[in-house]
Amino acid sequence: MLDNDTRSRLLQQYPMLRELPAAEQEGLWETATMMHLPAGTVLFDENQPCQGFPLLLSGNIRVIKAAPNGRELQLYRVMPGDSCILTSSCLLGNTRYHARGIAEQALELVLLPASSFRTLLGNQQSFRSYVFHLFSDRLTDLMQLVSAVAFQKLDQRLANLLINKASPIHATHQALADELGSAREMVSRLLKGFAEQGWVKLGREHIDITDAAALKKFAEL
Amino acid sequence: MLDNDTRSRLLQQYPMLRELPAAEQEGLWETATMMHLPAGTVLFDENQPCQGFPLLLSGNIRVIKAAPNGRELQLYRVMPGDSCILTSSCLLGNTRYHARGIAEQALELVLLPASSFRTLLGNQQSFRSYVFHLFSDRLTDLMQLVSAVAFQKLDQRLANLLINKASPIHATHQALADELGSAREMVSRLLKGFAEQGWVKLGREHIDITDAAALKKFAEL
DNA sequence: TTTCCTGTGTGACCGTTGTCACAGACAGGC
DNA sequence: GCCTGTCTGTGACAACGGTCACACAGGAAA
Repeated sequence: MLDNDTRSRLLQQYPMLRELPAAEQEGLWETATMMHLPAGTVLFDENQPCQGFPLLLSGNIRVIKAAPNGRELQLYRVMPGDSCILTSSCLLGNTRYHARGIAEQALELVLLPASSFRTLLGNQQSFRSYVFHLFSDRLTDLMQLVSAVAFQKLDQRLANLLINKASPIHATHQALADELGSAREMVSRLLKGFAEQGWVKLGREHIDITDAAALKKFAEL
Repeated sequence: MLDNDTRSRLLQQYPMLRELPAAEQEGLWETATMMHLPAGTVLFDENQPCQGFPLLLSGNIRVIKAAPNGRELQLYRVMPGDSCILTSSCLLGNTRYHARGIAEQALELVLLPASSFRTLLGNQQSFRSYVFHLFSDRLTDLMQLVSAVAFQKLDQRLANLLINKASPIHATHQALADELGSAREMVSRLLKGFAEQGWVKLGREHIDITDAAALKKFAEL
């Protein structure tokens, strides 16, 4: 059962819910539950069954593949308003998760039970089109990712990663390595190279992009 | 306009179309067009807009990412009954293709105009759930692929590829390399290794798997 | 201040993969 | 038969990325 404040925040982040008939909205408020989770929480993991459909209000979720040897690779990030397409996939296909989801910051989320999700999907055109778009976007992301991992060199992928973050970047080299599916030392070395080119300025857990244009050019080479 | 034979073959491959009301079925037969395409036809390519939704009757389509240097990597294969999820993605998101689709064998397909596709999706529960499942499956495939490309060694990926084909395998080393996103020489070398282990027997455009169990064990190591 | 922990810099080294340059081997058509 | 084009085998080599083993820096806690 959601309080009024939560309801209005939900409608703000997920505008397609406004188009629900009043009765259905009430049904949603009844069945959904609000959750607060600390940073670092593992929301789901490989081979787990699916609990329900999360609507993110704040914080974000890293969805990763973990290798047996401890390395990991980020598949994508779920932001508020995005919701987790992987969950949709599980709910629709009645399969289990094929990746791990971790709270990067503390999360506020509303969890929809699977049944509500299915009802919404069946009855509500706007919600359906929202979910279809999510699928479509993720599919595109993943195809880009595959081709980057298969064909691009690490330095280019790193450059790409940097220019897609807001400067100044606050992150450890290890965190960047984990996004790329690589090792910390490689990131350190490559960053040093970028710094020598004058493209970035390095500090502890801190990267300043000083020549975004050059970085971009290098990334798209 | 489809003839009676085509209609019945369509219904056989795509059973969810049977559940359409007779009037809507008639509408489909009117707007759809039958196409015959020779092997090697490029059905779509990166950055092209989307023409319509294909329902495959025979043959199959390789969906690949091509690297600038000529190497390529197979994302997945579309078989009859499968249909092309990438197309759905484009139609739903109004985006352009992000990969290339090539007819591996000669194709017979029925092309649905975008408008019919959207109507079907809006009105027909069974068709919708079919498309959702497609999305779900492809997403899973792609995540597997990403993690294989990022973390697995080529020999394991090759072993995996072999055991997922029916023995005896008819293919050139180059074709296998293209599926893996690698180079022909690598495939030749690795296959030679497999042959020395007694796992396969090699011939021109021909691979016999003689010890599937060992191959499988190696792939899953 | 000293201690401790986390993050970073760095050199050496190795394995895997990709590339180039060939040489055979085989099949099909003439 | 012979030629031709495709497919395969192979050696040498370079590039890239990953791993290990450290040293060192900075900040927070004791």
